Amino acid sequence: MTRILLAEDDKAIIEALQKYLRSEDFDTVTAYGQREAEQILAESTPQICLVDLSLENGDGYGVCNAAKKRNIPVVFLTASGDEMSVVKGLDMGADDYIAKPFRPRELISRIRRVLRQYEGTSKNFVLGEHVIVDLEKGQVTKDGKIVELSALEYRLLTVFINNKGILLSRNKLLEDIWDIGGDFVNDNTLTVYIKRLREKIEQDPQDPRIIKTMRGLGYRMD
Amino acid sequence: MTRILLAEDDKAIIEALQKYLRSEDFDTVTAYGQREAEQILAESTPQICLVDLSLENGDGYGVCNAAKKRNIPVVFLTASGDEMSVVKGLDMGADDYIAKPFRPRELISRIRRVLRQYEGTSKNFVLGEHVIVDLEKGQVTKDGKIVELSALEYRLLTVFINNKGILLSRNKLLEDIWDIGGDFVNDNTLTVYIKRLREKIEQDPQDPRIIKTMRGLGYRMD
DNA sequence: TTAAATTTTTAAAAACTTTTTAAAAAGCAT
DNA sequence: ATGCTTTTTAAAAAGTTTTTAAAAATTTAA
Repeated sequence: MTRILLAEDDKAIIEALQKYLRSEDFDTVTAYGQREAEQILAESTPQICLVDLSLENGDGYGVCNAAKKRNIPVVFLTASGDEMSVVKGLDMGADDYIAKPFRPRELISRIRRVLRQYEGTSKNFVLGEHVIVDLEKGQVTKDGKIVELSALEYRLLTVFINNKGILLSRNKLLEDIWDIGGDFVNDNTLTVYIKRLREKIEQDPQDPRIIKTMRGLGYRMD
Repeated sequence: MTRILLAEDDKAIIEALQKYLRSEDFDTVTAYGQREAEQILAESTPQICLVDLSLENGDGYGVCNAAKKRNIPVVFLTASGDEMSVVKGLDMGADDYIAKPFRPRELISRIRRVLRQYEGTSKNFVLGEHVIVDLEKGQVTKDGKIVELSALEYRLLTVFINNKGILLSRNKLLEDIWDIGGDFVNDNTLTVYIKRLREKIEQDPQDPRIIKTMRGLGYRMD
């Protein structure tokens, strides 16, 4: 599910927006202040930010900067007629803006357009709606929360990501991850790691949607 | 039978198209919204998509992206005169477009042309109109639905695919699949697997069209 | 047309793979 | 060195697949 950071100090607007965005199948995280917003950017990997200019303890420009550093697109929410701040926002690299009061449909379509522009731009991989893997940061989040993976768990995950949709035999995986010229580790090690990884990234590890078992053939990430 | 994904939010158009495409021996799967369309792409392996720009919960560009990632060709349906979206669509890798209202004959000929271009491009094998084998994914679909094959069933199928049109004696098959230097399994094992495979992939297992029995000689895939 | 040969079908036992749990070994930072 | 985490191994449990055997059906040839 696409996660949107909503940085806005007006509670009424937040609530209205949240409700509408949810109905359109977006997930929202909210922040009233700049510090809060930047913290969320650092930890929760939203795919796009909607940023009001006026925020508690700071303003939207700071948030915009923080987002652009992470290659996360920004749409400004501005008071209508406020030409100056629009210009400044776009200069800072904001991707779009929309003047309040805005029509929900228009907002959604702008969000979608911007998301499309960014598709493929980042090194973030989205797995099955809930998990985001940021290869640059080496960080994995599930529903916006950081998932701690060990080095091997992460390695295994990246091998799958680099072979998305492709059947990988157990041997291929063992070679890719443990290859030390011929003598492998116990074949079961792989199995245990598959289990651990699923435990951490699958919504329901009993019914894995991200890493599928192809009995007798291997595993495949979808 | 060639399966076409029809992503279009106008019910009247869908119905008309569906009827016409069927009369031309295409199989259709339909989606009104972007999400629906992308799900179908993921699960149902259509050979080509006809995509309208305006879709529920999203638009045609997203669908186009998803299709291109899977090496599935896309033909856009656009309002006539809408130059901009045509350009954008083709930029995104769409293979062709046709402006509404379109003449059925023209649409069909464009579909056929695009399909011809893609012939041989993918690693998918189409067996007897209904079954698609994706060797990369290790996945087999029948009428768009995933067929679960065991490892040996899959192995047997791939041996036939790699020897399409060639007579394979029972012994050759046993060697290829069960070869463990000389001592084979019970000769009947093969027979049982032929039956299982037919049960899963043939339209009518009693009258097999994909794997033919050449009595006294062996089997042959056509 | 009937017997013989071959293939198909069914069902159940045997074998195997994957999953799960748990604990030992190795590695790392303080 | 000590305490912590990660990696590896082992072995039982669960779930499927593979194999076998034998009966039924079909085809071929005398």
